Amino acid sequence: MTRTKPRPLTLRDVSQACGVSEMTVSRVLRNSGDVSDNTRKRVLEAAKTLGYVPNQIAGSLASQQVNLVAVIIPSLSNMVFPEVLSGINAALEDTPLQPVVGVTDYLPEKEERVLYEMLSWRPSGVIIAGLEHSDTSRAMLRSAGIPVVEIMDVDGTPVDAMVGISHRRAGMDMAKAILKEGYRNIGFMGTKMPLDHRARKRFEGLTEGLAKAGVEIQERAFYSGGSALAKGREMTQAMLERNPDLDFLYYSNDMIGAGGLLWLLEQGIDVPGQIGLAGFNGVELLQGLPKQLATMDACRAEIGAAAARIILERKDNPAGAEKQHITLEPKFSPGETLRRYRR
Amino acid sequence: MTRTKPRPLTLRDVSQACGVSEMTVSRVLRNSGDVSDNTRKRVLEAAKTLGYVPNQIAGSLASQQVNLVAVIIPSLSNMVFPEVLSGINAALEDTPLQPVVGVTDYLPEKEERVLYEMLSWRPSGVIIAGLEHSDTSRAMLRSAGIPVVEIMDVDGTPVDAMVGISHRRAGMDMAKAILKEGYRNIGFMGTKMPLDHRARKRFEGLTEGLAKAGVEIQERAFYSGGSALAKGREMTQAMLERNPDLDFLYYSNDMIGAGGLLWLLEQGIDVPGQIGLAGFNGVELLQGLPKQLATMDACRAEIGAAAARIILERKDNPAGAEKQHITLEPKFSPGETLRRYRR
DNA sequence: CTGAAAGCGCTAACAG
DNA sequence: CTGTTAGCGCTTTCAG
Repeated sequence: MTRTKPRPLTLRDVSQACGVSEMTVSRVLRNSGDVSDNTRKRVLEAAKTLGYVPNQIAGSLASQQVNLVAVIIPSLSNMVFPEVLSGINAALEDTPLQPVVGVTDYLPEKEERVLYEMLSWRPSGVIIAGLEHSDTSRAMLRSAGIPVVEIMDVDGTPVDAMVGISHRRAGMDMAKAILKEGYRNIGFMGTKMPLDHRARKRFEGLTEGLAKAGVEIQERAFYSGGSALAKGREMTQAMLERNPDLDFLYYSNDMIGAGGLLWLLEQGIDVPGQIGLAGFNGVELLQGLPKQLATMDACRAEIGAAAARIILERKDNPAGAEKQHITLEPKFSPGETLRRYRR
Repeated sequence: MTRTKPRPLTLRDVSQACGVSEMTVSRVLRNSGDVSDNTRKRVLEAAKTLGYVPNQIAGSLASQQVNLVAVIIPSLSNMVFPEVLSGINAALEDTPLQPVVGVTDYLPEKEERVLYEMLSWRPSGVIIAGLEHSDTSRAMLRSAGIPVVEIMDVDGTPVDAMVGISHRRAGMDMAKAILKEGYRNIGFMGTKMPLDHRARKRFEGLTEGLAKAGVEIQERAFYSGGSALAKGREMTQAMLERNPDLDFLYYSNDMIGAGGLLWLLEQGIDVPGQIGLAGFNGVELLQGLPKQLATMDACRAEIGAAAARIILERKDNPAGAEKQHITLEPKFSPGETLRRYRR
């Protein structure tokens, strides 16, 4: 038995099945223009019984409109970015736009490749994490002629629009909160930072904030890969062995912070009396820890939603709409790991 | 100043810029066919200085080939599915294929919509989570004329190919392990299951495995939404208050298991002496818990990679390649929450 | 309200 | 090795 590759159905097939011109079928399927209820019904029925699925490739080429939004993020294994995605998804839910995700693994060259591939689909907009991009990437973004929203960070100059929080500011605010409670011997733990500009900025903000009060970070340690929770444990133990005088530990993300917290509690160390702790991100996870970790919410879903909205607005009104720069305020939660916190 | 919408560059622009026919430019850009080194160089340079980005929409329409793989998953907020995605991403890394993700929120109607939208891009294949789909969805999958891989589960009949583990079997194996260590009063906690067929199958497997030894689950509780870690705590506490005789708790995922574990340890309850625990999934997170939770690894990345490989193979050899059904073996880790575990 | 013609930007299939 | 000619399946545009 010879099986020919089953050519997918085309408009023409539907057209023939219901005796209506392709053009009219097309109009029905897109709800565009006026069509009599009668023909509409016939077309719809034919399409359904045949199981016709329109060909967006052809449609997009003809209409010069692609209802895709390129979303470019560094990673999927972090929970932070999936949450941003959810925000984007939610905002795009009842619109014709559809997100398409590319992952860069924090590598600028890969970002270039991914961006190039994405742009070759001629999307209606780009949402891309971070403000740091190679010259090539920036050139592509600029000359793409579509709205570009850089997200998650506002410490820098965007190509076009931008939505995020100031990580530098977040670091400084944390410094203030720490100092206010009388902590002075501060240790820092985080990811290897050349990879992660936002973590770096938080660190710089913290350093600067402390410096203003003449305080210096006493210990620091960086990791990459592995289970963040386990790393938090190990690094905390190692750091305290190296320097038992520390009275505060700032973690660049909640996961390692949680690991540290669990270890300290096991050791019977008084948190926040003897040692204070804080993380960053406000991950939902924290709600189940023995003690609520102090943290700062990075507004991930809101950022995604706001970015998506900008793309939508520009689509409706391509000319107007000045470059939008939206700075969100990370919400601080004192939790229970910061000595007698007051607003 | 009047700004005309900057028409993106076309092959023709490059062709004119370097005095070579469009066809040849196209060949250079796709590394297809023979082109003299000389012209190749000229073309490449022109393309680069102009900043030309090919138009895949047009290319795909002309070649009737779309290098996209539709990936349809229920959720992004679970870490399980991002891991599957990573596996797919990795396997597709150095191939022309690119994954495009759609999220269904565990809703069959949304699955239909997402599938329809995906298919309208005429992808080269579909990777879709689960074996349970509406008739409409199944019909679409069958008649799409492209390889379809249903993943994560093998307890059922796939439309085409399938890669996953047997969740029923996983539940039964867990039952065996539990019984072997002498636990008899067993409680179960998990997500509301109409939503999650795989969790349901694990539960059924567990029930069945216990039944064979004349043991019945004594308590069960289901949740939906919220922080899984916090839910694990609350539910564990509530369940033990309801029935203090329980000596084993099986959690349908590691996150709530971790919550339960933390709560039990805080209460000073002897784990696994007084109460044994097990979760499901083998999330990396577990490595940092005070005690390693017994669990079963669901092979998420491997499943993604294997599914992607099936699509790739079919692409090279569309005719041959029988429907592939791959059953992976979930790896059991006894951890430290199951009484004196032996192989 | 409906249809016919032209063409979106690229590539398959031939010819040189 | 390079160029020419026809479309891919749809939508835009313009006529009825």
